[in-house]
Amino acid sequence: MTQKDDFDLREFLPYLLNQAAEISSQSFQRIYKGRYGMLRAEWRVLFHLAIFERMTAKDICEKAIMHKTKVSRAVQRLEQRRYLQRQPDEKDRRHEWLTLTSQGRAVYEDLRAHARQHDQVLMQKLSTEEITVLRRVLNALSRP
Amino acid sequence: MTQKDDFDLREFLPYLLNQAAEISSQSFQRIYKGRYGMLRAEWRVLFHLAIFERMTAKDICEKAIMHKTKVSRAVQRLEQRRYLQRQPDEKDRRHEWLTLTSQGRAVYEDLRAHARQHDQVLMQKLSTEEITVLRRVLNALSRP
DNA sequence: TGGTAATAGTTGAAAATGTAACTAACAACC
DNA sequence: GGTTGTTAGTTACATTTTCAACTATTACCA
Repeated sequence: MTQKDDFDLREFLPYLLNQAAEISSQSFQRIYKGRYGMLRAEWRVLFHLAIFERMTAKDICEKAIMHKTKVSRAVQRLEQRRYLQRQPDEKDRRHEWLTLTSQGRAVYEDLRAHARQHDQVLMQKLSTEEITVLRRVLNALSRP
Repeated sequence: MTQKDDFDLREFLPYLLNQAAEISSQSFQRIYKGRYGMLRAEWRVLFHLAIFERMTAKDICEKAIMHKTKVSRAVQRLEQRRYLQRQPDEKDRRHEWLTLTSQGRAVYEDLRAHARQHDQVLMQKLSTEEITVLRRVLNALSRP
């Protein structure tokens, strides 16, 4: 199994990014899945609602770059667990405003602590300068 | 929808990495999916076989950090399309050696050209130094 | 006003994925 | 040689995701 072709996968950014994303997500996944049985889409929605406090599903789609069916189903499950509430907009009843319940906020606060800790561990592999560059670059690449 | 919490998702590495991976993969996905109806797992297996020429499914699992069922199914579909061949190992018939057919190699060469072009476009958003740092850092984060 | 278009969100069916259990082949040990 | 353990790879089933079609509501405009 020796390399023959001159194309190096380890230089191909989409491949590298995927690999890094997958691996760096794993231990955080064990937390939100293990403790709360949540899915990736669900912690994302939860975090967005905690940070922005009051959003419609559409807002979340745009901010988190998630498909509307994914958001819709994540919202359903979070509602079932009483982590969030829905309120139809009075003016335009196509919109529903979503907010976390105090229970949802408590879950968020727990997960946030783990997220911070998890980030610390990841960053130990990197220098301060690398972290700065990485964040800047990833943000740049996240704009289509 | 104003930010309330002090936790910034755009600093959380697993989130950022995922976002960047997703978005930077999209246009390449349109190519392999649109032209060949392939999935992510399939182009990965195809590329590994093109680059290393002769591998077992196990080898691919390790190199690509993919679960064996994912690899197994990707191999099945690539075989159905006549992109690869299997040969049982004579000495140990639990192993199967996988190699691309000439048809598979042709598909690879087409996709490789697109991959290179796609990478060029991504890299235009970044400076030479940022690219160096990014590759180094992503490789570091890809080791669990 | 009425009719068409657009928007927010949901749902159902099909496709893909993950998990665990499985088969087949080999290894090791007594 | 037969039992037990390991390894490579597949399969079955449950869970998730995707895609397209759908409902309900509002916007546009002749």
